[in-house]
Amino acid sequence: MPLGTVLYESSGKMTHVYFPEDCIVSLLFVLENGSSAEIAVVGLEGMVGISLFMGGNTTPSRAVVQSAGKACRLRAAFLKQEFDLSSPVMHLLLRYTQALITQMTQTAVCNRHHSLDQQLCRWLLLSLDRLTGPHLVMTQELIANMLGVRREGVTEAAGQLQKAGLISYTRGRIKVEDRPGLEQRSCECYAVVKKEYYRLLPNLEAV
Amino acid sequence: MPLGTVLYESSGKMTHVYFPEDCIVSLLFVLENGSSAEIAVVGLEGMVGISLFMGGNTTPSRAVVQSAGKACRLRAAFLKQEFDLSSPVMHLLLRYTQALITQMTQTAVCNRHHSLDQQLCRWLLLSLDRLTGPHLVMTQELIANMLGVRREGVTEAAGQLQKAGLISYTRGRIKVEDRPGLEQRSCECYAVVKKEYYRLLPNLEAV
DNA sequence: GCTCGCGTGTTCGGTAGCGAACATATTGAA
DNA sequence: TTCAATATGTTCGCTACCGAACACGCGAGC
Repeated sequence: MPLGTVLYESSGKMTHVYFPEDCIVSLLFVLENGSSAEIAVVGLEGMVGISLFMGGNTTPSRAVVQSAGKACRLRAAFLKQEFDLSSPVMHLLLRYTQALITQMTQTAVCNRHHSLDQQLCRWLLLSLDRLTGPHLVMTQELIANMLGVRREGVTEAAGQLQKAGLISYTRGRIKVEDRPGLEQRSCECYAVVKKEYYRLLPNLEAV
Repeated sequence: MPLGTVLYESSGKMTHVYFPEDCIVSLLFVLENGSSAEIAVVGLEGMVGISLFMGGNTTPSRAVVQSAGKACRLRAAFLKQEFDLSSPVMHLLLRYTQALITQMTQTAVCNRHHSLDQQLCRWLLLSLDRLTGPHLVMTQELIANMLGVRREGVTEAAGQLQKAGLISYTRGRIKVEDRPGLEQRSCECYAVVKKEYYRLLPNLEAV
């Protein structure tokens, strides 16, 4: 396993899982603009390719050898038969877990590379998807806590969104006026996460 | 489930899992200094408390109701019996997965709140733990890619670490001179992740 | 030995977001 | 109605990091 080997490409086919012995593998997220961020490292303690037994078969991340060395590998099918013993409920739970992981990792990358404006759009959309109406009951202070930024930053970003006619809000109550506009203004992260949820949990289409 | 309800405290005891119906639950990471970041949201599509079936029983994150509404809840024991049907190998894999999730989420928070210096220390330590000697073969350019920052930033941060006598490096080869010093200079994220790995995978103590 | 490429050091202006402080507006309770 | 608590708006200087450009120097290859 020489340095720089790509074990999995983002969303690529996975045929084996890898158990590093004395090498290190990075799990990298690559954005559309080419910038990237490592979200985890795997060494002797772990395994590369968890999505194979989680049931998703692939992940939107890339696995790269960060430090050359040896690793054992195992055919995907072999591991899957272990997984097949589990109940259907387990399968579902694990697939959901993988979707959740995607959301977490995408958040990590988003934290690194995208502007507050974009992140606010992403956050609004993610919240909106989980609600029935266009209203969010949420103060800017709380949003700031969620996004891990200052309240003033949210005030400014929200002010711009309002000026652009995308949302309107009053004291802890936000109404989304132009959802497509928000989607356009948001970073890719929202779409990536949503797509992955649908891929892993097809029943959601009905919702 | 009124707004602001805390379903799980960080590392707290979990007695139930929750299936939101029309509410939204945030998974929040809180740092020592009080600043926080949301790493995922859960709504109708998902479940709060995956670590119960993943086998970890708890996570270092907090779950807060972000939008009031209803949710079903299920006793932890009930879900666990589903999980118990799986093989020991599965149990191990899932526990590892949970540790991995911790690493990912901690990375997300670190991206948000900590300085490049601290992150570089964290990264060096995480890599070091997975190697045998004190040497890393790695250019600053590559490290920058991993951390999602500019190469120049790494140059500067690494220069300071070298000036402080913590590391020394030459053209793609880094030697860690003072590991305790690095640990002290690093943010809490490294310790949190390491602790969680040991908690979930006690066999690692032997390594 | 020489040279070229790659890894590293350094500089510059620019900017996004921080921390703090304060002003205003709205709401709910006295 | 009045007032206090809460939510939002605005400003200031400041810092960390960005983007770009360029200089240096080691070292592997010819």
